[in-house]
Amino acid sequence: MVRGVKRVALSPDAVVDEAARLVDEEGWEALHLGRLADRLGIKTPSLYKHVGGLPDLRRRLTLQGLAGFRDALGAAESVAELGHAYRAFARAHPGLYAATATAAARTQDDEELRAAADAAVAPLLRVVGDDVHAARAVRAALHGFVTLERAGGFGLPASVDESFDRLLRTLTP
Amino acid sequence: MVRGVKRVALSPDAVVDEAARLVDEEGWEALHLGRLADRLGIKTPSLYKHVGGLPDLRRRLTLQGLAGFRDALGAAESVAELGHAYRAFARAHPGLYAATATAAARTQDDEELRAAADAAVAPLLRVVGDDVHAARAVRAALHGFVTLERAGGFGLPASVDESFDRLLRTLTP
DNA sequence: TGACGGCGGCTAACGGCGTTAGCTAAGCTA
DNA sequence: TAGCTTAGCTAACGCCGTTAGCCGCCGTCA
Repeated sequence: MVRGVKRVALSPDAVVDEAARLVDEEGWEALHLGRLADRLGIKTPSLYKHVGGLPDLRRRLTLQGLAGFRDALGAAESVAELGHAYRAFARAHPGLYAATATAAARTQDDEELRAAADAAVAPLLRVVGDDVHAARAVRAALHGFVTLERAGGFGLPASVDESFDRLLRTLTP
Repeated sequence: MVRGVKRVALSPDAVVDEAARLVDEEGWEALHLGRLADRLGIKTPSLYKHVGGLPDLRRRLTLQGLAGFRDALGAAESVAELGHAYRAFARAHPGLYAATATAAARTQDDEELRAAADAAVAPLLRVVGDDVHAARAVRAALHGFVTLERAGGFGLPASVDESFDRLLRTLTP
């Protein structure tokens, strides 16, 4: 620690938290170890004292995103409420949201990830009365909407908020 | 041409076509120049005699995907027909489908891409009677569904085909 | 027919990335 | 105080995209 202010002791959680800020600010695909190390004031190889590498870091971000999602949706008592909470989370944490979207493929051989994903989906199943097909429809619609919104896919000048309200009304007949 | 069978003359189109097969078989993110060069029986730097590099190649794949999409959806005369055609295309060409999803962010400064994207969306606007909000809802639902399906996001054993039918019925009240 | 020119392949090399090995210094513990 | 653990560092490797520059094949044309 030759130069600069004495930093708060680094830890796996501190590294993951900074990575979460990074992906929320610059996007999921902007997660580079060099970039992250710079923000933490250390060199890239030093990251390996706290996390296992890029795949491990991505997995931790996915877990953090799923936990945030569960917390954000847990109180919803209707499809409309859940929809608004869903979109709000995706807009507040675009990087973590993108991280959660990569979870499904890995729940096969990762029990912790599977449990976190199940917990995140539970509120949705609850508000649709355990109707799997309805849950899939709502989830697909919400995921597609926030993904397209974030990607800039809604080019026309019509209000995106109104489009979202219309979508929610379509989903709750 | 020291070794092997005499190859058909390579061209930009031939390179892009092979790249399209590659991404459809192995995924959009599996597009590496070394991998593509191997499949074409050449070395990586030789690719630059036909395409401008990885960003150019991605752009060409996006254009090809949007054109395929327009062709696949052009004949649809109802939301249900369009939905089935949409899902069929995404399943037949997952790599090109993923390529089209990256288009929106680049339509700002790429007129050709913008035109291709507009043409691909036109059939959707037609079947919903030029209702922008309805078009966004349908597109979001379809995009979300095929994305989650491809990502393995539908873990429960219930029939995905039936879920899709339910979604289409929800979208066409 | 023979010289020429362009085209499409090649090797060599560079910078940026993730990753590993191994050194060192600070700080806690016995 | 002596020693061990810990968390930083530098050096080095392999992979990837990219650029420069060389060379041989092939069609064209005098």
